[in-house]
Amino acid sequence: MSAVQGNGKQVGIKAVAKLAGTSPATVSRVLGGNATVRPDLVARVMDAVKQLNYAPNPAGRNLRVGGSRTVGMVVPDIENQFYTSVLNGADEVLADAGYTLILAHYGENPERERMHLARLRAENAAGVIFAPSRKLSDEYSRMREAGMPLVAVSRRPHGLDVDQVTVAERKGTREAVRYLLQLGHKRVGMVSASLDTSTARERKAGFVEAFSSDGAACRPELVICAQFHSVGGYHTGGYQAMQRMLALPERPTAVFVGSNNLTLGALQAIHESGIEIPSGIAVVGFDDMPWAASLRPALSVVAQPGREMGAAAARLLLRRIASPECATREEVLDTRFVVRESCG
Amino acid sequence: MSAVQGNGKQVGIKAVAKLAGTSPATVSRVLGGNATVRPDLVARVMDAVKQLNYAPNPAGRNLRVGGSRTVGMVVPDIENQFYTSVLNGADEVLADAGYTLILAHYGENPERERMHLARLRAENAAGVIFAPSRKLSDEYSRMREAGMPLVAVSRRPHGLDVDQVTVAERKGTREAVRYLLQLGHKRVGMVSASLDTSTARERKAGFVEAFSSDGAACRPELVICAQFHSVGGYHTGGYQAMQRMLALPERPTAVFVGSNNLTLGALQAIHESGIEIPSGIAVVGFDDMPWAASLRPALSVVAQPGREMGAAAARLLLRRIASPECATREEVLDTRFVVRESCG
DNA sequence: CTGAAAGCGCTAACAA
DNA sequence: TTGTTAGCGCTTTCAG
Repeated sequence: MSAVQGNGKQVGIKAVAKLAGTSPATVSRVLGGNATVRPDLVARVMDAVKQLNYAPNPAGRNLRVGGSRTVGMVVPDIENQFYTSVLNGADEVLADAGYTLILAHYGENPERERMHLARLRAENAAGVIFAPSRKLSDEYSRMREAGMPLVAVSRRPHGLDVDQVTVAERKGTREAVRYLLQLGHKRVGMVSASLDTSTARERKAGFVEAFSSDGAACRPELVICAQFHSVGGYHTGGYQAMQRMLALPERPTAVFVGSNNLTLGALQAIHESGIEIPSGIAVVGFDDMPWAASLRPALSVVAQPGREMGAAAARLLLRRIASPECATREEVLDTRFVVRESCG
Repeated sequence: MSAVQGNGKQVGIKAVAKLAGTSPATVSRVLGGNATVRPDLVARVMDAVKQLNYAPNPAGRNLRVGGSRTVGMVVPDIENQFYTSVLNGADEVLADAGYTLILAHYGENPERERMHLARLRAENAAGVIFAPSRKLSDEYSRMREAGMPLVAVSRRPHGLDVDQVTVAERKGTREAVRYLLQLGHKRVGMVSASLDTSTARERKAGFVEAFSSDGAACRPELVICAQFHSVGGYHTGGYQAMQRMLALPERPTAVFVGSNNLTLGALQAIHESGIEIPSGIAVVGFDDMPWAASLRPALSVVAQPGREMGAAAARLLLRRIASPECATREEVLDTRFVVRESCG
């Protein structure tokens, strides 16, 4: 299939060597770049390479050196723009470093995640960047023990000592909720993702903390967790959770929606109820999706730097590939509170 | 790295064979599944596999059989939800068939696209699904000649005879624009992506055709092409194009936005102008993004079945991998016109 | 600085 | 049905 001449035979390193009048070893040295070869030989080899349009077959190399130049990117939901921008950020720095990204998309399905991990391990991936599913697969610790470079992104893997890049979500949501409180809201609620990810827990913690410094009390019944639905996914979850929130005897005058994939559903529920935003209910969301500014009223959000998170994760991974034994590091990026119209 | 025992040595097929008291060849046969092996031997092998937590190293296999079980997915923009759902659809069927997806995201940058293609060729990818950049790279024809299974998705690759899955965009936009015309609009405009992709051209053609059956004339000055901006990307492009549209001496009373990544920017321009939708200007967009229903007014769109397109592309690819010589096929899926509030 | 040769893990041809 | 053997393309000793 690859690097085929007219006659259909693979052009391999031997063909190049023959054309250049040298040995495969020398060709390898030239292409590897980290050995000293006589300049004229280098030139001859390069010529031959170009002439034959030769590209080394990674399978050969991988087999020989026992490692590959691919990194796995394990994401729960590829249709979520947040992960997509993380992916983009990581791809940029990894591609520049000569690595290929393998997409391991598991759709919040732990089975599938496990399958992907097993494959990445078998494939001898150079490393893995991952946002783990709700229940941490023990594949991860097995990979760690086997020495595979791992870096967690966004979701913190409970009990696993690996490099991570996260975001100061607790602080971010605390600030946003405080802002709501300072606006004079007495009853502010939260629509949360289910609390089995670190992100959801952190955001909830931030929500609770926001009240401590203030006179207002945090009422536990005002945080409602959305369920993931097999049909309709998170959208339906956000929708139903918000419906429940609005049906409360004394409904809140402000609500914090703790996950981007709950937001649209939650907003739909509000719209259908006929309650106005922000006069009837103020809303703050999480993640500055491209459409947030185009909603009416425009949505205030706690923004996460997705691209930067991906890039940081990639750099952390590269660092670990280079020096597998260094101490693990956690990088915590800041959120940004973007005030628009939806919180009044 | 992979499949490592406590002692740190790779567990390979030989180790399994030894533990099972048989030969590597038999292990291979058992795992391959397409050979007859004595049942008790099968059992012993399976036991050993499980015991050692063995997973075959694809590099060895790839080298031996001269092909891999990876397929490249070449997309212009991973942060565009349309491609993301295509990806998702393809991933589902490919993963089930035992293939790994390699992400080749080129960010509308032909250089990067070329780089990815070269790598996929070198890696001996089993096949490639692609939405090509505006100017078709000749890498594609080279790959085709080399016999690599290729299937184009969404964007039609000009002059390249490969399997494709596209959408009846011309018909779809024609119907949508006719709907606008039947509503009594006399001046309807179009904000189009630049005409160097087949998709943009088809949509424009559909736009023009819509007028033919009607008394109304299509005024060429009413279709405005957006530019891609290095900062702000398509968003800025859509914004500026719509600004120009609204600044026209006699501005249209309805507008068709021909690409999802232009929509948000275009809407922003309308909002800033203070013109009301749909009373001041009716709007129809392309692609039913998750947020379309949450805008106010809710956006009417011509919806493409992204997931299905990806799945269809994957099936076409699988078919070609199985029988490389069969005649190329084009699969054309239907769009669906989703009428919401933005067109009155 | 260069070439010959071995071998990475796997499968397919061949022999038993 | 099973085992033995060769070799995929590459890199890396090891001699020269």
